[in-house]
Amino acid sequence: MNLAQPNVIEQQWFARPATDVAPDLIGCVLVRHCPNGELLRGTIVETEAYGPGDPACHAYRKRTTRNAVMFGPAGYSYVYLIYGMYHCFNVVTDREGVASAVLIRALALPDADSHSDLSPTTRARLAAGPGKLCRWLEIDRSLSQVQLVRGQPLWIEHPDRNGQQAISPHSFELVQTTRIGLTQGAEIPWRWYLKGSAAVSRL
DNA sequence: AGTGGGATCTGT
DNA sequence: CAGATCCCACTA
Repeated sequence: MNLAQPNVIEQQWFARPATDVAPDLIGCVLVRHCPNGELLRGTIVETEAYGPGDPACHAYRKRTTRNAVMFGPAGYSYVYLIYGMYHCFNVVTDREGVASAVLIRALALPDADSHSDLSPTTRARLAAGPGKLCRWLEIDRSLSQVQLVRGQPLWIEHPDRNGQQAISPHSFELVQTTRIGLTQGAEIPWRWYLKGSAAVSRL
C-alpha cells in the first residue's frame, strides 16, 4: 500500500475540464496548513466551474497578470480579491494553455472539530460561501499560484472511505444549477452542490 | 492617470 | 437592498 499519502489528490486528477472536476470535487476534503502549524480541514460541498468560452471566466478576454495562473498546469491555486474585502479560492484545471478553474464555494466542517462550542447552525455556516471559506482558512492572495500538494499550505484529499470525512454514499446526491453573482454567463449551469448540506452558500 | 465594476457578505 | 473597500482591466 502506498505510501505516505494515499488520499492526496495529484496533479493529473485536476488535468481535465473544469466542468468534469467541479462535480467530482464535491465530497473531497480541502486541507489548510495554517501559519501557526494548525491543520484545518473541510469537506467541499459546493463548487463552480469557469472555463474556455465562458464570459464569466476571469481569463475570458485575454491573459493578464492576475489570471495568468489559470493558463498554467492544473493543480495550482488561484486566489483573487473580490469587492475589496473578500478572497476567493480556485483550483486550476485542464491542460496547460487552457484557462480554467473551479471555484470552491463552501465547506462542511468535520464533526469533531474545535468549534464544538458554537451552535450547529452557526458552525455549519462558518465556511458557507467563497469569501467566508477563505476567511476561515486564512487564505489570501499570498496563497495564489501555489501547487496543491502536501507540504504546501493547501492541498486536497479524496474522501477517506472508512474515516469520518466521508459522506455517506446513501445520501450523496448532487444538484447542478446556475452560478451565483454573475452578470455575464449567468444562465450557464456550472454550479454543483451536495443536496441537503447545511453548509451550501445558497440554494 | 483616472475610473467603474466585481465569481461577496452583513446588517437594515 | 445598500454599504464596505480595493484591485485591476479598460479607456484615453
